[in-house]
Amino acid sequence: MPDFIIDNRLYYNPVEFVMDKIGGAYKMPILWRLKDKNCRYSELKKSLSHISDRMLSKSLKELEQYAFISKEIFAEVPVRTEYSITEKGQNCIPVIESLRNLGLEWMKNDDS
Amino acid sequence: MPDFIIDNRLYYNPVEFVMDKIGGAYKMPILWRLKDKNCRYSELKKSLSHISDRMLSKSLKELEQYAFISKEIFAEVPVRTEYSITEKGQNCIPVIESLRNLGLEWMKNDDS
DNA sequence: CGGAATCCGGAACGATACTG
DNA sequence: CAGTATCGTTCCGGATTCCG
Repeated sequence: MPDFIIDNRLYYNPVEFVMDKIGGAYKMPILWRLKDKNCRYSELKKSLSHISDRMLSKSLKELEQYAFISKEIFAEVPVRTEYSITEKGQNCIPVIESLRNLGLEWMKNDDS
Repeated sequence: MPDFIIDNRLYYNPVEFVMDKIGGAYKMPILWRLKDKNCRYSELKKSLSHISDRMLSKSLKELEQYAFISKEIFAEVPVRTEYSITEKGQNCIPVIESLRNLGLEWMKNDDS
């Protein structure tokens, strides 16, 4: 298994690469929220009720940086911002769904 | 999206639960190595060339704790230990493969 | 409203040395 | 061979504050 250098960072395998991009506690849940509906910052914040502003802000920025989501600002008063999922983000949904199902299965069996 | 309390730990969604069990930089790669071949500690160590003993040992122990892998000790001289994947672990393989493919795709397009 | 910047503690992690 | 113990560092993530 070869190593990869992407964006000046070293990865040892493709899974690690994916994890770096959409891993962690929040990114996949955010993508999941956006999969069929654009959301405003405050909607996401409410939906992921436990998340801090710092982490939501940080996660959104990183997801946007790598084009998993995009952000549109409407010059209204007050300003409105909407986040939407991109095609690249949509490509992650099946995997996230599989992960979800796996988790639901484990939880059901309570053999954690 | 409800919360879950499992094993005295709070999870906010199924994905987070899965990530807690097989997330991180090493666990999925380890499962991937074991998917079609039992391995000894030193084989895994060599295969994941960069991993430290500490992390390999820790990851293996946690994977075993939650029954993703099992460990068999052969009372030979010198002692031989073999790790193998369980059915629960095998159930993760399709998801890991999807993650891998996703990563390979992203890497190919170099749009990281 | 929609964030960004700063500070801070604890958990995660790596390197090294050691052991049955 | 298959790990464990210890130490030092890094970094994740929470709380708080501030800004346009």
